[in-house]
Amino acid sequence: MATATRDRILETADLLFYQQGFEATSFADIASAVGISRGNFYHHFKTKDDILDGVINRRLANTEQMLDRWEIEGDDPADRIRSFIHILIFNGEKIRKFGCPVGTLSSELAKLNHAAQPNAASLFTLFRNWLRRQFERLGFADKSDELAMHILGRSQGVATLANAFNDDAFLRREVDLMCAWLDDQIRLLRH
Amino acid sequence: MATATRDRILETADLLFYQQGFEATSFADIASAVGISRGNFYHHFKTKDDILDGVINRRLANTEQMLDRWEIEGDDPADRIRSFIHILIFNGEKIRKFGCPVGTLSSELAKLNHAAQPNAASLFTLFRNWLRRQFERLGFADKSDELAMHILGRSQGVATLANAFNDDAFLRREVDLMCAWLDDQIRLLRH
DNA sequence: GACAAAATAGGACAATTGACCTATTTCTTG
DNA sequence: CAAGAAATAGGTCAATTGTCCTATTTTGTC
Repeated sequence: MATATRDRILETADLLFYQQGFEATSFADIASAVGISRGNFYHHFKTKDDILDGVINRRLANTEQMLDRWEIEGDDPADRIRSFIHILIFNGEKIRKFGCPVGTLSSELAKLNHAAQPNAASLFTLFRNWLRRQFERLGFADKSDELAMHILGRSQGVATLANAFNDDAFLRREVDLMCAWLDDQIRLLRH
Repeated sequence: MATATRDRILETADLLFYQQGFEATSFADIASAVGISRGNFYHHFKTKDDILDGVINRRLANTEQMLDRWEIEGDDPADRIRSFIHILIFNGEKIRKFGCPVGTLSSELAKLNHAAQPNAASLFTLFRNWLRRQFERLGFADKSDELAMHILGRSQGVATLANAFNDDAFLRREVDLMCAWLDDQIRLLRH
């Protein structure tokens, strides 16, 4: 089936882009990892930017799916935000090895001056808007977006340092601090 | 003079590694930017890893120098920490364009599984230890390293998001929050 | 079962890269 | 000033990369 191969390519490229970076991953890398010829590969994706677009769209879809799941599983917006914070621990091993998939891709594309950088940043926007909605439901109104960006930034920094130092204790400590910060914000809101 | 050319190479490589990334910068890029032949280039640096080591050492030296300056200019440890926080604004334009030079290099080398990654992370250690000393002087004792890592992580996250969204307002807002956080910590310490 | 479309394989290409080499030229030093 | 060392230039090389092309096989449809 056509879609099966295309999906396998995207899945593999997604993983390799995360683990090795976009530019450091070649056509041959992906093709050999999938187990197909470069010719077949090129039949599905005409240029490397095509694969990048495909990978980003895949990530967007997967992220939306995950956020929807969180929306269903927790009915308290604060719990949902805690779900977000705890992916740092859930994906702790990968993050210590390869950093945050969203942040590292965005950074790399920014340096490459790549046309798809805003596209990659839209992955951040997905989280940002989702977090903003949770804060809005908690009653933070106009402050919601700023709070969303704040927690997004905190998690980015944690990922970067946990990766640089391969430090699991730091990661867990900061997750606790972020949860404590959230509780403080809610407490302050209710005077 | 020999040192002059070597220094010019390092200076240019430093800039290009920051703006384009390590792997995306070729020998030819640096040589042509410096205005010398590749042969001459190779006389000063045998391999690409040699240049990377040179660039990292250069950054280490420059960073130490900057930290020493901050140590002299401010006699209040809190002011010194504020100096650190405000580089985010001072270098705001570059950060929005290329991210944090320390964090992005460390991330890239981690993905490339490069032997020099710990070397790049030692740039973080320089800031970490300097910040820890400031917190110690403020009386935070055993908590000092955790506070140093916290503020280091915060600034990393701010840099990553400011770069992803090219958002100056966010950057300034978060700098204010970090300064407020510092004041809070000091207030809490003194009961 | 015939036949067009899709999928797959594998070769070929120019361009780029890091690395290496050999000549010159410049500089230093005795 | 002579001689050796350092610096510079520029060519060469194998390997890799993204791209493209043409065959062959598989699939789907009437």
